[in-house]
Amino acid sequence: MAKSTPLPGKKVRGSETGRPIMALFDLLGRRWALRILWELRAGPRTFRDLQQACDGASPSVINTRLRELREAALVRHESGEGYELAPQGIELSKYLSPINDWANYWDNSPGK
Amino acid sequence: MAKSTPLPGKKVRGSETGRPIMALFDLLGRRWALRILWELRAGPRTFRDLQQACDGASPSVINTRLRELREAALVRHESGEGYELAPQGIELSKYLSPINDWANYWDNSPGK
DNA sequence: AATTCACGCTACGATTTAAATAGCAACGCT
DNA sequence: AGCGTTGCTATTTAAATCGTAGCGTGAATT
Repeated sequence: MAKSTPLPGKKVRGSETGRPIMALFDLLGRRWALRILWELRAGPRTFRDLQQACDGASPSVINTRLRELREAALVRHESGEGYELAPQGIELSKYLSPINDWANYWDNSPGK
Repeated sequence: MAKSTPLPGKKVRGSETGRPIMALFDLLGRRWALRILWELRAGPRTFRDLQQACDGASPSVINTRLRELREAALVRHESGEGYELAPQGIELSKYLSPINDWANYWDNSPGK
């Protein structure tokens, strides 16, 4: 049986409280999750297209992540359109853009 | 030898370009990474304290994540103080607070 | 001076997750 | 009927994480 998708209000790995932020961290702290949200910002993509955008990550992980993100109502699948951000995914993705800006600034400083 | 820490400008898993946001997603998309940043917002914590705050995650992962976060200049270790957010970690953590607010709103809607 | 204690870990076997690759069923188009 | 695209599943192999035990150091206590 597959691991359950972390959702707010549910007990998740590392949180008996089910605080929404813990569920979200659990969900987004899985491989390719953040990347998928990022790649879907610009609009719908087919499964294969998305997989390519994620640099060829294996279809099994992509599929698993998509299932979780769908259960979390962040992503949805419209036949003929492929995968796209659901309204809540769009909301969440808005918080990623400033982080992108910050990351570019970050680029100029770590001990590299 | 351990896996290398994703840093901007370096090629990372799933990104030949080394775009900073990809490095960041790679770094934060590892177990407990987001949580650690979150738990350190309030101030310094000892290793064991932090581990407890992360609901008893194994010391090996916590240590691995801390090493990566330190190499990424997001976290630092001050002897006598324990671990704390470095200036850049503080900057980044500012972007997490609004996400927390959003997550509480998210709580009221997914198909749960 | 010996003991205790907290701290920051490391070691290691067991389990879970992800990677890599192959391939299949359903659909639309010609 | 043949071909291409889509959205996957299956299988094997590799890597990441878990869970528990315990070590070395330094400061405080007895």
